[in-house]
Amino acid sequence: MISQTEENYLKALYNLTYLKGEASVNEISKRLEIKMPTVNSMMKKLSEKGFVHYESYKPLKLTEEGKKEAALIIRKHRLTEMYLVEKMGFAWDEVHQIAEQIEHIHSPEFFTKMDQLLGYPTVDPHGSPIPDHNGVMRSESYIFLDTCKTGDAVTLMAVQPSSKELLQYLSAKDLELGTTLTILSIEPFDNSITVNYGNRISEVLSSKVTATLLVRPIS
Amino acid sequence: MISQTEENYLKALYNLTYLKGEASVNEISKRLEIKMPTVNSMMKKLSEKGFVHYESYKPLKLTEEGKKEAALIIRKHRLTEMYLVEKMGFAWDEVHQIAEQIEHIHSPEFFTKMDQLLGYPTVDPHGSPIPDHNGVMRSESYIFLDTCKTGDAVTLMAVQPSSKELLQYLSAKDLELGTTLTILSIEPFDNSITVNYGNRISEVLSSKVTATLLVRPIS
DNA sequence: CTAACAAGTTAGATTAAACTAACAAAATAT
DNA sequence: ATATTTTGTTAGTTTAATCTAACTTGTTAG
Repeated sequence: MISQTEENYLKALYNLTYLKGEASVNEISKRLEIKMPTVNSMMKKLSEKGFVHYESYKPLKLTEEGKKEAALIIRKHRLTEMYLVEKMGFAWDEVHQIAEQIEHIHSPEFFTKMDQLLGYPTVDPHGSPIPDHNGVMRSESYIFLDTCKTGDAVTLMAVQPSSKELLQYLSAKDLELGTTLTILSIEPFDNSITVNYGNRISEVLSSKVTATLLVRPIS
Repeated sequence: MISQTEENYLKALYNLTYLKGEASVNEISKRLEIKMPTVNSMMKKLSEKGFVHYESYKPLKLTEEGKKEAALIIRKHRLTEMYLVEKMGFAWDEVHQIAEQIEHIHSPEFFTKMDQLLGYPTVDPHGSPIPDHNGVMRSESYIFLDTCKTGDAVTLMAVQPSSKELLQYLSAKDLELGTTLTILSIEPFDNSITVNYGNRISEVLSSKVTATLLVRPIS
């Protein structure tokens, strides 16, 4: 059996690793607001249980089983958000806290019913994909930034493939998962693009960079 | 803050005391399948928190605050059961386990919305009353057995007022909370009634007894 | 290249919620 | 009325999940 607490760690790790394939103890610690030693011992425990690849001083990765478990929790979360908005009339910004709790309910029938009543949705109210009942996340809704056109507004969802250098570059530019970018222009010569986001105006991103950035168009 | 575990103890105590105003450590222990010493220390804790009147070797009672807390949990449980049946298409016998979990969700808005979507129901799918948002249980749906007529089928819901002797009498007759009785006849002379229930055929109950038994007619 | 800083780890303490074993009080039955 | 059984309590242990303090490893800036 897998506790609610363990589920929260798996989910955090899934979301962090989705961006770059691995994550650190420190990142989980910050995200969950739990001190590093606690995270450290939980990672060892989840490693014992076969959900995490843990080696001292190395970055953390989810095992295939860990990915599936996490995706199934995220499935429950997103189905719930969708249900709350579509069937109960909540606003999209009111549903997260409730879904954080309902995602831990143990009842396959309950979520199957939700899924059915919703007509088997593939994305949640924020446009994020809902993993299927095997924990497989359709990633088709994400596209690479270099396939977008001038005027598009998109949200940065993932970086693939990623390298330390690339992530440092993105950090230096204040580009984080969830950042919304507006494409001002595309240079035909080298396919570099000029974008606005946050406080940054007219930042230029090379095609080497834009070819790694997975984004979701804002509907 | 009140933990999920504490909520379960309060609910158990509420349900047990609803029948007779007080309950024992042993009864809670059996109902929750938790050993007596654990129950004992939890009762002391809940007493510290002001939810339970605890005195060594004395029966347990809920304080007014404890009653309110418990009733509000039961409200969430019953609203949920109603919602699952009415809005999601579950059968009445599939909803208990799910409601046991959802009753612990912390989100007033969630339950307010349910209540609203259901049109402010006053009873759950099993006919049990739903306490209002102040934790007040309408008991109008329960009537005394001596006000019923021949042929009625009713469920025993509570005993009021109760005494040790009465409860022992009821136990000896296998009459428990939840027992369904069918009224065969009523003796005009002394108002004693003859009933069937469980394996018991033609048991006679005096008016002194029937005037204390709160029952719910089976719709 | 090394000093300083950041990140990761180990050890040990704390709290909540469970348990068993042993003892005390109350209820019951002979 | 006393012995037996049931119920309640106390004391001490366990496990999960957190923490702080102290130490180690790895990274980064002069």
